[in-house]
Amino acid sequence: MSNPERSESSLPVICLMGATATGKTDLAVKLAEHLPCDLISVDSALIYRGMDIGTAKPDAELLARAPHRLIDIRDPAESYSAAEFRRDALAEIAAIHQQGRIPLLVGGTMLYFKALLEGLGGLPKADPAVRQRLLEQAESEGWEVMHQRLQQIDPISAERIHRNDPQRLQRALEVYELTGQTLTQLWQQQQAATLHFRPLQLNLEEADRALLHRRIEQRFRTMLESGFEQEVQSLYQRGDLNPSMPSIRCVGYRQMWAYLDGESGFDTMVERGIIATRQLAKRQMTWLRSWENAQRIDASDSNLISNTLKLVEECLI
RNA sequence: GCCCGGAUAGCUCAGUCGGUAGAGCAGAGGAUUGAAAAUCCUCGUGUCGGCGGUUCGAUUCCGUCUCCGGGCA
Repeated sequence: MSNPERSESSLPVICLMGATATGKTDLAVKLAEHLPCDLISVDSALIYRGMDIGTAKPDAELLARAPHRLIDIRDPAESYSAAEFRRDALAEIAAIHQQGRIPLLVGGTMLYFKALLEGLGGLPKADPAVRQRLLEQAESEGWEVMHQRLQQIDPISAERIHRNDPQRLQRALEVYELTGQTLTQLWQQQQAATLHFRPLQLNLEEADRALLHRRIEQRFRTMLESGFEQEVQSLYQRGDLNPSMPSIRCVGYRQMWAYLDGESGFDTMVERGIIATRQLAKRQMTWLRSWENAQRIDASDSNLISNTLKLVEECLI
């Protein structure tokens, strides 16, 4: 090959996607035992140090056997973003390729996968001061007014973003304040990302919803037995964290936090934690249902590992 | 055994001055561009506990039975 770019663009990357509690981690570790793979986590909750039990983070022993990149890269007081993930993941992918190995991305944060594979617009990063100001405006005038304001400056975005969606309204207004350009204008200038690798996308799917629900409940109860309450307790006692932070909004943590605050009883916390996990799984499945270029693999397949290995090996040739 | 409440959607309950009923939660489907385990949108027919009675018409009123609370024995 005389063209180095061409050979680089054919280097493979495996993307193992799936809803929570489908067994992604187990499968990824098994694949890594049989293939020259290094793992990269694609998970907005596993990034947090000290949030282990409630995020179902692989334990130390497993991590020693199968190291995951992009785990424990933030303190719970910090935030992260899809753009930062994209930057970090691209760097890790390049590093793994350079060692002649195959990156195996595994996780359930579908926006991160999308940002990685399709790119993001040339938008400014979040600005806490601007967000704070917008939030104060919204609190005094109401989000309805904020929506009307967006209607004035960017009718196309206002049409798309529902007036009850504070997070997206805030972002759209923030982008305009920071750049003087609307989301719509900036997206129009966006160019399709050029991938310097060849992604093999796998969707690990549990088709039996009732079974998945049972597994979610079981897993949450096991977390409680493993000291989940103490884990959140120690975050709670730090004193510098609060439920408006992305870390404390994570499934399970939010509900445990409310319990520690005395806002709900223990049984209610357990029930709400399980419900929140089910709802997370549902949203992840909504992403995956319409995900193009993903090959479905059946989480209940008794030959899951060997069948997936076979599939991966065929695609890597 | 007697008295008083209950019995309505998977759950908690509202309601119908008699014209077959609706909220919250759950659940399902969808959206998703620097917070994404986030944020948001859409979707509500169920022998109104059973059996009788009154009525043109009963989930609603009356009787009775069953079950669940609570009280008195």
